[in-house]
Amino acid sequence: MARPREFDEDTALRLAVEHFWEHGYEATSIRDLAAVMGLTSASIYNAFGDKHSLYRRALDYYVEQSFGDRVGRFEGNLPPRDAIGAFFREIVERSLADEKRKGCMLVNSALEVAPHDPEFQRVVSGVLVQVEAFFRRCVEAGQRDGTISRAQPSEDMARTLLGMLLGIRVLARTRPERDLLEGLVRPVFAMLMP
Amino acid sequence: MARPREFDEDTALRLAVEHFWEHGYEATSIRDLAAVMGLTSASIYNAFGDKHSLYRRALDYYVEQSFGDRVGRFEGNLPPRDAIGAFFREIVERSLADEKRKGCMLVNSALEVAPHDPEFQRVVSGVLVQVEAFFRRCVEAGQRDGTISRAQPSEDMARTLLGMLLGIRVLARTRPERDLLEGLVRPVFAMLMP
DNA sequence: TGAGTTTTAAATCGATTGTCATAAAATATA
DNA sequence: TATATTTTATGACAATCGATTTAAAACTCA
Repeated sequence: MARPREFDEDTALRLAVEHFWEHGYEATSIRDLAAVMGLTSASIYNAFGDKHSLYRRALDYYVEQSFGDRVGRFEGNLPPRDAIGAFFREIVERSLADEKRKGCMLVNSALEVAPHDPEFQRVVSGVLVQVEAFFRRCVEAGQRDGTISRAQPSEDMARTLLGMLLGIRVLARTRPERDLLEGLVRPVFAMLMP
Repeated sequence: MARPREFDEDTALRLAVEHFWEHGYEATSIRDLAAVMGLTSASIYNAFGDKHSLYRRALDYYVEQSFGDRVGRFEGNLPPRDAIGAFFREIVERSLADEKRKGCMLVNSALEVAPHDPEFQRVVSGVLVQVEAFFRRCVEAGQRDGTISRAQPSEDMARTLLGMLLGIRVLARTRPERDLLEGLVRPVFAMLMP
């Protein structure tokens, strides 16, 4: 009944994520995206709407694949303290392997887009709340079975872990040094010990 | 021998800082700056060079006023652990009072400009090293006089404090909630206790 | 006072921005 | 096969970008 798409929407979106992730929102033009995605601007507008909508789709895609995967993979499959450990170990390794220094697209969005845009404000804030909740579930489980210290309330510990996570993401963007990042998490881990 | 300036370079620069700080590099146009600084673009180019140079001047100005002041004000005048405490207390209060959610211009630069620009890469990295050194001097002094725990090496503690600082700056930009930020620093402070 | 120099104001440069109009191309259904 | 519908390719829209030119204005020093 109609002409079919010549491109795969999912791979096109993945390519858009990659470019937005590396260059941010403002520094990316529709023509950049068209070149990277292998499409004309008309196709982009037809399939994804305007630049703002496409960035939203890209960020959602990134969050779903990045956080959803990590949380789901560790929680339940590992003892609570190990889940937190595995989470941070993966963040550190990923940061050190990040040749292009793209950092974390959520953190990038938190600083570039969210402050001036209520919609992204809400999206970013929501994800951070979820990550905090993940940490808190881990800490509470560990405090119940005695593998995590009860010296601090689980709320505070979860907040500290969230802050630590964001700090690593920022620091790694300009100083991706193993000693620095691994040294940074050691005292936090010591804090968890009962 | 020549026509004098009609504007004060220092106040003009301060106005440029304010705008770059709030909107970042890419989202700020020369015309925006001209309007905010009350100058024509010709005057800007004549006095500060191109946009890149002006941003550099603005960032240097921000760093000098912001970090230089804080470090100098606390270190030496307060016992080591109190210096760290005062530093974080001020960061939290400043973040909560930040109506426009401008965050920290150094952190903003670390994410928007530094990854694609070796010059800013160097500048930002240098400041972070200095802040880390400040924390380390405080921790070592506290460990010497027994007011700070020796459970972790001073290097690691300084790195953790640096990470925490950056984390707060990011978090406050989307979730400037007192409970969150104050709860976040409590376990870190407990960690310092001997 | 007049020569020399710098800062201003105003206009404009080509390039690029996000977005859209038009029309040709390609398919499914009737 | 013809019609209806969507996707493409091409090109252009006004607006804005960073940066510069031109010439008038304002000052100092000889």
